[in-house]
Amino acid sequence: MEKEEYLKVYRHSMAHILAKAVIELFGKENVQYAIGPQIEDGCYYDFTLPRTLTKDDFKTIEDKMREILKRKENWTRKEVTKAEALDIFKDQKFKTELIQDLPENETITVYYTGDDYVDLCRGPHVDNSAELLNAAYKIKSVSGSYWRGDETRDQLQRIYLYVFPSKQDLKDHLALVKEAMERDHKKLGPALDLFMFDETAPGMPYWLPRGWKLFNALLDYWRSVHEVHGYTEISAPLIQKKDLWVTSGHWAHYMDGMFVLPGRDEDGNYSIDAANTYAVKPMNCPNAIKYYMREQRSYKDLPMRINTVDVIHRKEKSGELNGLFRVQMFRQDDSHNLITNDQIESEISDIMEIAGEIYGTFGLTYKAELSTRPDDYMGDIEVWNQAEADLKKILDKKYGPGNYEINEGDGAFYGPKIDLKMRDCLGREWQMGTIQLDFQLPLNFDMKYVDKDGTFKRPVMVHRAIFGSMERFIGILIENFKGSFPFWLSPVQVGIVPIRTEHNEYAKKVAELLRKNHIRFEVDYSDKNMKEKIKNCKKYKDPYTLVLGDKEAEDGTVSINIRGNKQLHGVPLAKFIDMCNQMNEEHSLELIDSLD
RNA sequence: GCCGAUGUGGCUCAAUUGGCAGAGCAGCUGAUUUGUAAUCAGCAGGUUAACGGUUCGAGUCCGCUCAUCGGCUCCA
Repeated sequence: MEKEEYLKVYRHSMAHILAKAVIELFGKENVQYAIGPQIEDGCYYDFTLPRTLTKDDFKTIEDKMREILKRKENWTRKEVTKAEALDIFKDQKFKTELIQDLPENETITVYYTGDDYVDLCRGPHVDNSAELLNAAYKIKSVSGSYWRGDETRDQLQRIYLYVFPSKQDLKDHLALVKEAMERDHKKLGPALDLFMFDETAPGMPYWLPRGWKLFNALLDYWRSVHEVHGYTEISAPLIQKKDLWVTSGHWAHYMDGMFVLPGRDEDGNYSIDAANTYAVKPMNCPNAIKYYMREQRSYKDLPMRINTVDVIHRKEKSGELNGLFRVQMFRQDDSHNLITNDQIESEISDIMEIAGEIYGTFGLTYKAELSTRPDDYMGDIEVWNQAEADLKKILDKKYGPGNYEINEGDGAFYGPKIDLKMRDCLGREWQMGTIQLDFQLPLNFDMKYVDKDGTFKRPVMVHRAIFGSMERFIGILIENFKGSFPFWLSPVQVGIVPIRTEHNEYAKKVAELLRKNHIRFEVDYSDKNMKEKIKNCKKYKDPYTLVLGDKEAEDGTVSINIRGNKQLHGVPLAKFIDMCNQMNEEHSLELIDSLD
């Protein structure tokens, strides 16, 4: 068996041991056990229990599992009919529901661990618990979950378990998790003075001077790439009257996600039914549409690519906010591209190319997912089919057939989409880019263009974002680089430390030169001792710290402390400027750390 | 919204069974003028997240609200 496959069996089997332990501790009649799959670092199992589990229970459960493993019980697989299965699990409501949903004639397999624990399961599993004796496991956490992921159904207690083949593997993994925590953008961001939150504006980040420099560096780069690909950019109102949201369909479908500013009715009372009710925009699309419709458009104008990076607000349910990853105020690097039906393939290809170029600059790996037509789709099925075929063709070509995920029926009602995702430091997956075809909004707003034959045609709209949300993307970057950003992205690229105040004059000369070359710097002219000043630059993870004293002033050179402790001495000023300019131009990932 | 946890100066953490809110770092002031990650001294900084309750007395116990974190659901 492949090692990877075996690990799955191993982990899945441990989920059964976990369930067996919980059942023995609480008594079979007091436990409803739901499902327990293996996951990336172990497994989990969902239960309803007579009481809430606490951290104090972890050891008891772990010990019970050890005890069960030591019994070296046989695992037996048994094929049963649906009726037999229903009988075996007659007191287990979740299992019963699962069995009832199976087709009538399906062969059902159950697994016994010893003769007192049985689980509904396809397997495969180990043959005897003895095989699991070396398993290194540890309860990670307990949390709430919903039966079948449905928030209207039973809330269960989920026990997450780390499972590894050896103690060392578990130890390594725990070390990795600890390492990952140190990358947490929620800790690093405020520590590096990039952003902050205040409880008067939950989920709405303040960008601090350093963070805003990074933000703008990122946006400048993004703009420069898009200029090459024929994009224009607009900025538009942040709040607009209810009428607009009624037309766009947001009032009916997205009301809960919007911050609404109620107008006043005839009696002077605030009411969201009043005509002068406004809503803060959760998306930029209506603005792009208004701009498109400002003039009569021709097929010659298409594709029309309209960038917007305005602030948008989306109201989230409490408990869903998460640092910069999930906020209520953010900016999408949004574009709305208006195209003809037969431009779908070429336009999406071009967008994928932009995405590849931009992600490549950061050395990020990502995963593409295609979401196809849902049951409640709107529009012409022919157009849908063609669009989905086009998207598949592009993805096949770019990643190879089968190298991307397809989420059947997961598309929006207005069109299919491609999502681009990556993982954060704790392995959680986040969506970054999205490319969505939209056949619906052009209809709602009656958008048109004049075709070659002089007749009016309806354009297709592509909503797309590469970073997704600037905020989320920066969160990902902070974790990816652990706060040590590439030179071109660093808030302060060069920290300058004059050794004594008498060297401030030379420092000013150096600073002036950096300023002329648009290199971001900070000079510490204070009379603190140089060690303290250097410490400060290190704290901020500045890529380069220049130390300037008698020697440098005399020779017209700089001494460079390169992030990561390397030093270069006697570097001519002009040479240093060249190094900086080169990294800014090339958007290099690595710092230049030698003079060849 | 749901399950669970957390909340003490800017940061990291103390505060015995309920009994005077404290330290280090950062900050400010002064001295020191230093060649590569902590010079010395002094000062200032807290309605213990908010509100309410129990008590002679609450950071500590109870209730409620808010915020944050780990999940679920939802999402960029």
